[in-house]
Amino acid sequence: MGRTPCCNHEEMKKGAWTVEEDQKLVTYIQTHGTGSWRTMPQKAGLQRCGKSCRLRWFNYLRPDIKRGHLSEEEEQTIIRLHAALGNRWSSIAKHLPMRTDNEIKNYWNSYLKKQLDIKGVDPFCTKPISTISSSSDSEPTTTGKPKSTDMYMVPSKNIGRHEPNTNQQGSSKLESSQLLNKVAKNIAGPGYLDAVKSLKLVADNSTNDDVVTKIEFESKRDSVIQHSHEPNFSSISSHSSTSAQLLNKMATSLSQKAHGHEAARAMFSKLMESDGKSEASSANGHALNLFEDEPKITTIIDSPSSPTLIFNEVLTHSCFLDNWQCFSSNYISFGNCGASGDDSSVSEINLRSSNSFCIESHNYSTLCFLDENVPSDSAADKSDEYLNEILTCEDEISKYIQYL
DNA sequence: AACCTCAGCAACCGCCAGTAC
DNA sequence: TGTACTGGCGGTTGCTGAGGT
Repeated sequence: MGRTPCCNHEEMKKGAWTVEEDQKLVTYIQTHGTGSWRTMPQKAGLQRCGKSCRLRWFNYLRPDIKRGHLSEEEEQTIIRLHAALGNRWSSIAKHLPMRTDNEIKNYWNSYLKKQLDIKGVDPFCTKPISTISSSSDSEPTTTGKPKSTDMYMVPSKNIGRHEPNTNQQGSSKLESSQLLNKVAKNIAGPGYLDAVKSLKLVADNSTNDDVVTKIEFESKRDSVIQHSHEPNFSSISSHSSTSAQLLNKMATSLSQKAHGHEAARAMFSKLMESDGKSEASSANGHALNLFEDEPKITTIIDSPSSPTLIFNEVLTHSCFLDNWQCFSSNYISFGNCGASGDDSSVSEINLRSSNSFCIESHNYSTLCFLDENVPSDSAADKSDEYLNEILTCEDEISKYIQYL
């Protein structure tokens, strides 16, 4: 038995909606709410298909949509998201408040795609076409999982749906790099540099200079850097996590630690000392409020997860561990790092042995080694899967050894 | 003024996944 | 467990108006 049609299309009106029809629909929804689109047209006195009513409401009539010119910021967001998500317009629309998927889709098809084409930019990776290798090196494997050394070119994570309202945060004026530098002043400890070395290894494998976060070491002391062993995060892309996000994540991370409240107060106070007084008070106040309340942010890792995104998570969390050994001596599952949402992939960072951790997502996997001792099979997870991961990470291992 | 082209946009269509029964 | 229903999504169509010839 086939499916019964949602309505008798022959009796239904098609085409542009009249003002009268709009009014009927709005009046009905204001009274009865949405839902039951199948029966709604009859109840509302409309000769329309239920799907047509739903579409009209969501794309045009509902009050919480913004129409008209898209800002440059919105435009950039669309470009970045499209590079990561493809034609998943509804997912993209979730990151653009008050914009509909249909509007974004139309804008892309009628304008943005052409603009990128004119500029010679590949719309699927936001990188100039001329710089893209003609080989399929960066293509995922047939299993959908890229080679371990491959990095997808993905947008930064500040597009998360949980992005806080930065208007309420004085600290949002800080670039992520600035913020991290400030944080770096407040942490020190044995093993910290090793942690960053490992993270650098991940970052160095990235291939998209424009978008992917990178860290560069500076041997000489920078005016920003107070400790000789601390790295300079100056080259962290401004596209990476916003300061607001970082603050939220820091608070979330700290809340899970003993004496986290005290640590957070001390850290945020110190963090803001060097800033203007008014900004410091507002930022500090917000941070404390944020911290005393339930943490606002878990984490956003948009699909497809990327090393960049995970990298940021590791960096953020590692900053607040007493030292790197603390991280390496305990099994740490960054459950909160891997967001599971309607369109998020689940990523996980697990300590796989005493001297390595594994970053996993559905399309990416690599190992990072915390010291020069490449783990033996016995130290590794016993599963074949994990052993295979080791074998596919030879590049990372050799690079790391060379680095050391 | 008439015609043509094209961008912008609303709307339609078919498909799919989740859910209820 | 299978079927029907429902809402949602993405691809596509077709209308409209502005601008050019």
